[in-house]
Amino acid sequence: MSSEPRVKPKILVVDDEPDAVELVAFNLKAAGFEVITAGDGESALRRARQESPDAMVLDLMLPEVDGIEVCKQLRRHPRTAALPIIMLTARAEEMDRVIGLEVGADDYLTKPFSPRELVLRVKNLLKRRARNEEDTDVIQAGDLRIDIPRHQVTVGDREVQLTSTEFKLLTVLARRRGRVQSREQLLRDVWNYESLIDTRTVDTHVRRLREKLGPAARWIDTVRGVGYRFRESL
Amino acid sequence: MSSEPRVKPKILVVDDEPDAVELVAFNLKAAGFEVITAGDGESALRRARQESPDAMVLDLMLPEVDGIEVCKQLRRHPRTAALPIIMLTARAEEMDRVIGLEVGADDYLTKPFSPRELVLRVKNLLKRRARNEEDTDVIQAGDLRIDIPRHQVTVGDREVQLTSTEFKLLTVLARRRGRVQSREQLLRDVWNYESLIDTRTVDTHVRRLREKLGPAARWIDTVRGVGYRFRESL
DNA sequence: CGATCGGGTGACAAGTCTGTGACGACCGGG
DNA sequence: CCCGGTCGTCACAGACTTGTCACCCGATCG
Repeated sequence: MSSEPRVKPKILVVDDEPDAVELVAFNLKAAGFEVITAGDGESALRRARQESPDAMVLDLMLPEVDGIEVCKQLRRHPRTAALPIIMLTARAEEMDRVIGLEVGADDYLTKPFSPRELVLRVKNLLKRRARNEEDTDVIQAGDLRIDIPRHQVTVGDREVQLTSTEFKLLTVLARRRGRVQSREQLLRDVWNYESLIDTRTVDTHVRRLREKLGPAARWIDTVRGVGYRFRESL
Repeated sequence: MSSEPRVKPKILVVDDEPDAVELVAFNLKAAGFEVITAGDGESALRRARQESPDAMVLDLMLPEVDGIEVCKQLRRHPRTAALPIIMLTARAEEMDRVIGLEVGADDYLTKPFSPRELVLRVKNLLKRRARNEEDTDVIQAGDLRIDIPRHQVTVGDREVQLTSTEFKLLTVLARRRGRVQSREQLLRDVWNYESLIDTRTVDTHVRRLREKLGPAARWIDTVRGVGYRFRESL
């Protein structure tokens, strides 16, 4: 992805082992994040409240106030209730409760994990929260830009002329970004109920859409035997 | 884990041999469960309905109303339909039917069994229900991750390309995590009804699945003579 | 120890799915 | 009325999937 975000997302990394913190922090920084750290639960809570990070990587085992407690406390306050949290733990079995309602972490990783995977998870979590693509006016994917109120699509600085069906198909796909949508679903959403239409018609329109999108067509995946998907990233 | 659950889960133990009941009850109590008991099918049904236990350990051989009948009856009523049931039996061969849809037990143990294993199974069953794996969007097992709406499977940070049949097979296995599923049952769930298909076909698909999953294939167990199982843990 | 059974494996032919080009129907504007 | 553009359908080819089979091997059992 070429366009750097204006402001680096700030990630709070919490672990009582300095080496672990260092490893995680290094990789997140390399991926373009701003990183702040904490070594125990108390200071984690303090920093989370004062510096309002965009996401948090939280070790489960901490001296005194452990990760679960930190998580719960954060969830109680409105200001931090929605903070995306990724839990780190040594054993997968511990995590059953963590993910569920009881604690409310958003994701978890078991040690040892690949740094690349951690970075991926953090990115996904941020993307999901920040984008809130379901009801946004403008959807951006690389240099593809979909401006819904203007009914306008651009690839780079080139404007793409789409018919209204093509436009609607594209927006429906993009709004459920990442999720596969069956042809039947697309028919319902794009063609409103008129299910008398052949599902293969969807294919034809996808083809025309891809043709017009040119290089940006790569954002539309075919999932064989299932349907189509607008990619999360390239 | 340090934090004890607020309320002890209540387990109903059913066997016509008092010694067996005693043995099981003792071990479950030692593991922190509350235990209630029954010596025959009739009273088992009564207690299951009146005292709404969290799980049930049920001997297959009972005078008059046997374990299979108890199981079936419980499944018929909405209030007890989801009650996790572990069947006890003398011979493994009997269990093919018990596990399948016909009866609907969740797990089984063949006598003689180690008390420790029984306790493990009970815990797992409860965990599973708490986790609500039956209808979650994302199932995670170690570094294997199954994202159902995205129709996407990753091992660590590597994405695995599965065909739709393979994907469905994997999700069906993973959703009933820990429980053995017979080939017949898998055929029903993955191939919807079309039981005209050879059960050996399941083997082939499991093979292809394992091939693609690489190291994460360890999550899929073969249970000789019965079927396949998605491991609870490695 | 040999026989039997169940499951893993590689190959394969038939079937299924999708991309593609073409076509006729339709519509609104000249 | 003609025309350009859009739309739904179709037939076809190529790629991929999938169910089956024969074979082998290790486990199991007598």
